[in-house]
Amino acid sequence: MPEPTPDTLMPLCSVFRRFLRNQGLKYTVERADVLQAIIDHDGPFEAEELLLDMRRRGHRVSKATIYRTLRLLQEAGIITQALFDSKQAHFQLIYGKQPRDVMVCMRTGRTIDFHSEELSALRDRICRELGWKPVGHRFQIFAMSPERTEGEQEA
Amino acid sequence: MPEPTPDTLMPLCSVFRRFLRNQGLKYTVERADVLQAIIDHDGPFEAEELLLDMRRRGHRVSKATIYRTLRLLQEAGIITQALFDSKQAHFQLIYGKQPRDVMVCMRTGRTIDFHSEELSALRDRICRELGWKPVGHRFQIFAMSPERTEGEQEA
DNA sequence: GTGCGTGCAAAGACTTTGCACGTAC
DNA sequence: GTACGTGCAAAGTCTTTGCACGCAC
Repeated sequence: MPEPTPDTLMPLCSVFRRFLRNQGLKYTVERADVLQAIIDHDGPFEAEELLLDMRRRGHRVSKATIYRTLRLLQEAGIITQALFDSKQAHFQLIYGKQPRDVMVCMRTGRTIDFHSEELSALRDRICRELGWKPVGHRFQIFAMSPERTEGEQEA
Repeated sequence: MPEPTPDTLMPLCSVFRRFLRNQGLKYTVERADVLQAIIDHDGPFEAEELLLDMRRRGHRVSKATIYRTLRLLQEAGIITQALFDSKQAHFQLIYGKQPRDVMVCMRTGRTIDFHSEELSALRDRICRELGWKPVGHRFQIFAMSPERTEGEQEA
């Protein structure tokens, strides 16, 4: 019963391996390497970054395999798309993680990460009311950072 | 002073035209047509859809112009990317709209839209604490819909 | 009249796919 | 030993860009 609380968390590789077995798929060196690279990479990443990280430590994988593995990891609920922009895919570990919420400035692009327990509580309550079981969430606030709040008043 | 409250809302075309003028850009028929198509299109859309909508009503625009106009409309704060997936860009009107929040089932992909005043209040409070001026937000809940909640307990 | 805008087609960026060989089970 | 996995390169999608002509200001 996967209730990803920090205490009862099983190692990610076990989670992934079990997922693969259930699907009749194989746990290969390449797939293990990709997962390890993700674990070691702190925060959101893109396919290309992962490839470079892996190359750096001498793990040779093709980009095709990375993309294929990323899809599997998503299906396994281990990573999720971060969806910063639609230009390219960004992913991040979610299994067993508290959601990271983000506030982004619409003028400068500056971002601030935060975590709100209150938000998680709200999420859980909304789910409960509808009979759904919460798994995670993404909250992005669009705002204007303090410096200057005009920018539209010059002719 | 654009404070998009439902009452004092000025027509979108005026907002856009003013934005363009401030940037030293021109308000062309094509740009007006794209904006109108967005207004008439209910909910999120992609560039291609917009093109078809416009063709259907006899407005001929090139895809390049649509993309270029969508970027301007984003900069003007009239639309925003919906970020459903990273495969392609989805946009939606935001100017003067209440944010739409969404709950998505991680197994079936089924989604439920909702709107939470409480969430908006939380957003405003977080912004206030940091001295930022809220413009909008996006909240996505990932959950499992009721039907069956196992699916991972075999093996 | 000038500079910005448009359409077209080509280029670009990211991702997926077909195929032959390799490997986990 | 079999079916799935991998790398490579080609193909696919969506988006951006260069250029010559046209239009808003």
